Amino acid sequence: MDAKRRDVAAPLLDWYDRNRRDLPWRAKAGETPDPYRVWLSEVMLQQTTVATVRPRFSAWIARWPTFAALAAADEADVMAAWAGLGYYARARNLMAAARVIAADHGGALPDTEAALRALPGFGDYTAAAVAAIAFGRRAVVVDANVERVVARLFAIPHPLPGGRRAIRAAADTITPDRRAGDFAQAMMDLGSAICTPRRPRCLLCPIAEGCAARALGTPETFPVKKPKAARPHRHGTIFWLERDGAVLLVRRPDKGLLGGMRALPTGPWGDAPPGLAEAPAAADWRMLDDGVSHGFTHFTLDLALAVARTHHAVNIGEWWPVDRLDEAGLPTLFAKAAAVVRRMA
DNA sequence: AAGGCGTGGAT
DNA sequence: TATCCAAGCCT
Repeated sequence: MDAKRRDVAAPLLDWYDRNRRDLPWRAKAGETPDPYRVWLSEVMLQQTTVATVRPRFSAWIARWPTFAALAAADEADVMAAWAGLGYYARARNLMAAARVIAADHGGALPDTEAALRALPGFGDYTAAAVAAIAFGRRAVVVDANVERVVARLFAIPHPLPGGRRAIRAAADTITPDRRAGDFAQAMMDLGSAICTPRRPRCLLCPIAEGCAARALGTPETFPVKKPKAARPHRHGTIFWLERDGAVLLVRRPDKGLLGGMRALPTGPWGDAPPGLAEAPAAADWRMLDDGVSHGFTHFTLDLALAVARTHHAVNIGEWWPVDRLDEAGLPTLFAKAAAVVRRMA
């Protein structure tokens, strides 16, 4: 028994009208959405929780309230403002898109899914979500919530990520022509509050009646996923070089891990035990007893801390006042390291 | 097309 | 403590 369009969209939208979350980027019922806010929220929310995004979104809007303000912003300020949110390519793409919008689109987002998809940082999901939520276009919006809800509704057996095609095709069959933006947000609210990964609250679900996985009695086993490889450990050294109350910071290369972000200098990362290779200057380095461990998506990094003082000039980076380090916009890994150094010094 | 790319909260 | 997971994108 398939979940047909009329069986899903109507009760889900009724449920949404009664239970929708009040979120800072979400237009209230009857209000016109602000495309800039919709776009910014969608980018911030990529692989990032609502609880994390909520305060960061409000601070961002207060600082850069429009497309024009963001397009004119200093890139280093934008990167620093993104510090701690992770996946820093999002901030670089945000800037790139803001400039394309200013230069080629008259300062406003294009209002079709295809045109949005061509902008930096717009993949299938974000193009569909912005087209539907900001512009009312019918679009098939598939994020991890929708994948889970749809995989359960239809009891789709294909494991992810290969099963995405089947899931998208099924999602297409239940997406309504009208209120596609509300439908997308309803699916996400449902996935967040009811159709949760571990223990779905099927008794509260407005579309449980047509759910094939519930009929099987095993909704929590969907979506099926391929097992993930174990995360390896890598080792390295962070260098804390201090001069006259300032610490040496560098800017990481634009591509790769923590790309474009301010950082403490580091040595090479690998299987080797930590050492002083690639220290930023010759100095009387001292290894601290405590280090920093930081988990990334695909590996765990265990870093030793080497500290030294100098009176000499250094031909890389910038000297940053230690008592204003929280303004430097350091990624969390380096903020952790700074906390350890200052605790042990 | 499979893997690189952050972080913090829940369990 | 370890693992999973999140409103994914890019190459």
